[in-house]
Amino acid sequence: MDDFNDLIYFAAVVEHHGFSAAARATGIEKTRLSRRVAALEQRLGVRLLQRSTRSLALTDAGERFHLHCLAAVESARVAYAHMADLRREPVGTVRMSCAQVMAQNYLAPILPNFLTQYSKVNLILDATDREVNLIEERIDLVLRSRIEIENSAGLVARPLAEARRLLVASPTYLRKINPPSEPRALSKCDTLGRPVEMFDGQIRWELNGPEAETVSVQVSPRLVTNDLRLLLKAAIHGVGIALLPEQIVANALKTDLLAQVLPNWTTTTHHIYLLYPSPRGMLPSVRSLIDYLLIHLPISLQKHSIKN
Amino acid sequence: MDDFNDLIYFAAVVEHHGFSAAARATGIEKTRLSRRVAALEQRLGVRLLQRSTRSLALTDAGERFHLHCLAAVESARVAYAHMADLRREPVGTVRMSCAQVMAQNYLAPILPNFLTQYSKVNLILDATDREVNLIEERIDLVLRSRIEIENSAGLVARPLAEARRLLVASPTYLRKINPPSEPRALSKCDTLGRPVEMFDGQIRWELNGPEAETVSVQVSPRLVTNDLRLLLKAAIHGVGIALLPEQIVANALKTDLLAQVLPNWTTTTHHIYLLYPSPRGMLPSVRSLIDYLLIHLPISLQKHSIKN
DNA sequence: AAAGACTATTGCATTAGAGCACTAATCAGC
DNA sequence: GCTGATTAGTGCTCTAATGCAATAGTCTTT
Repeated sequence: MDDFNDLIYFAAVVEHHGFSAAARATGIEKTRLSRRVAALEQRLGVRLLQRSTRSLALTDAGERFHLHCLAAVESARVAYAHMADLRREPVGTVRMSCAQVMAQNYLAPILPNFLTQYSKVNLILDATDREVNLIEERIDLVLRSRIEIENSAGLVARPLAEARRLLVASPTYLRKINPPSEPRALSKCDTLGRPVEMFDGQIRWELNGPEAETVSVQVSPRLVTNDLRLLLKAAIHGVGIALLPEQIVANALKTDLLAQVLPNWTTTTHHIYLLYPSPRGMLPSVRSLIDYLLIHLPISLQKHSIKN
Repeated sequence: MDDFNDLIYFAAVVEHHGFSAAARATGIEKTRLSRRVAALEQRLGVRLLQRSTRSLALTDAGERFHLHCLAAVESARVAYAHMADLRREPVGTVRMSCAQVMAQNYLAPILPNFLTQYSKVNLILDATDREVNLIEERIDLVLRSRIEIENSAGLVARPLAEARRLLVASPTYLRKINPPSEPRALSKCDTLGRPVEMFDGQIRWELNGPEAETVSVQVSPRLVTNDLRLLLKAAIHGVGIALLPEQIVANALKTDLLAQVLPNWTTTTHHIYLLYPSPRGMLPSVRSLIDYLLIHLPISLQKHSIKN
């Protein structure tokens, strides 16, 4: 079952009642039509067209073959047309993945509007904290927050924003204990952490001092969760000291529900970025979501700081 | 909508989960698969497969495209399989054409048996006296009786038998008139002819004498018909002199219902032959009919002489 | 943890197919 | 009845796709 194009050529010749006519109509050289149909007949071992030097007509076999050809060619035509449709406007399903935290805090406020705006685009959002395999799990787009922007081969990383992380606690709690004046003092405080920070049952925080010195402290957390809202609430309730993204705590700091701890010490800032496979042949549906996120996510990060 | 083969390549890659696997399974070089699928994607402007150097997975678009591909490839496969079936054994419809005379006299006795023998072969027999166009009317096989075997380009002419034609009349009629002793005397006799012999309201008979001399006589016919049985009956009834094929009159001569006129003079013998388009790619169905006729028609011509 | 095995892809020489001009043969019209 | 136009098919040159060998990268196994 070799050359599939011959079916098209044959169908064209039949449709236009002759090689020359088909050549004129399709733009394919008639010599090619002639040769390919001849080759097809030889492969089949069946005469499809009965030809004299001037006229030609279908064989009985040719007629049957032509019927199947039409079906095949039509299927192919539909396949092409369908792809053209996908390329014309944003339609279809986009698969996206990000950490649960980000889905809840950053995407939730803006995604509904995207779906309203692009009514033909469906979205599958896999909110999971595990490392996803972009290719095997057929993910079109990943939103990530990491210290280093990963630059895998064939993947595009598009930075969206920086996420400074601040050590915070409730003023009440700070008044209760001796507020730490240098990193090592943290080990005596109650702390709140996230699973990704865990190492050997303890949380490790890297802090950069005012003179660029780096101190790594290990603290035993009283609460470990990947739910940032929960951490925020626990901190506000005075459970302990938490290391949280600037965007998350901004509101609480402003209203004095939280206060910064060791404000002169900073942690490595996280980069929030989009990760997606090569843009070559990217569909408008994916493109539209990326564009939408590039515009609205930075704004979302600033405005939608979490209320108490 | 260019290269149709790419659909096959793509379908193969999807089916076998990878370029290398598809290459092993189909025998197509993996480099070709890789390049053709890449070209297909570029033409579509859509990524079908998301690949890393080692693994690969379908895109959403790719999955949809694959569905259509399967339909197209399947149609093509069926088309090929169908032709293979036709080639395997005699099946399908064979179109044949011949003069009404021959259908009635020569084919009628033997065709039913052919249809019994080859139960999967259907036959369309166009019994017409007009000149058929083998190609335009999609005729697979023609049985003809002509003075000269035509040797058209691209057509095969297969001689079956000679048909001498004899001048005959009923003994009763011959007794009534002066039996002609030389061709020119025929113009005073009553004659029976066929439309093909007509020229300018008269019938022209070419007669070859015992010393190879040729005489062309024109006679005014009393009856003109292409129904040989009718001519035979008219001759037996004593309407006049007829020029009929040897096979047709053999029985009547034997039983003295007819007698030969001018027995020393002969007419140009007719050649009975099969005419069919080039045997290249000929189907078993047609082949079987030709073979059957080559065996049984000559016998039919001898045995089945028409009974009074 | 490192190496081996396997993946998709690319460079380059070669072959197979494409296109042009032309031929043989047929049909239409004067 | 012959000429002109049109048909399918063919020879030859050249382009473009193919196949081989090698590359870069990834996953698995020892």
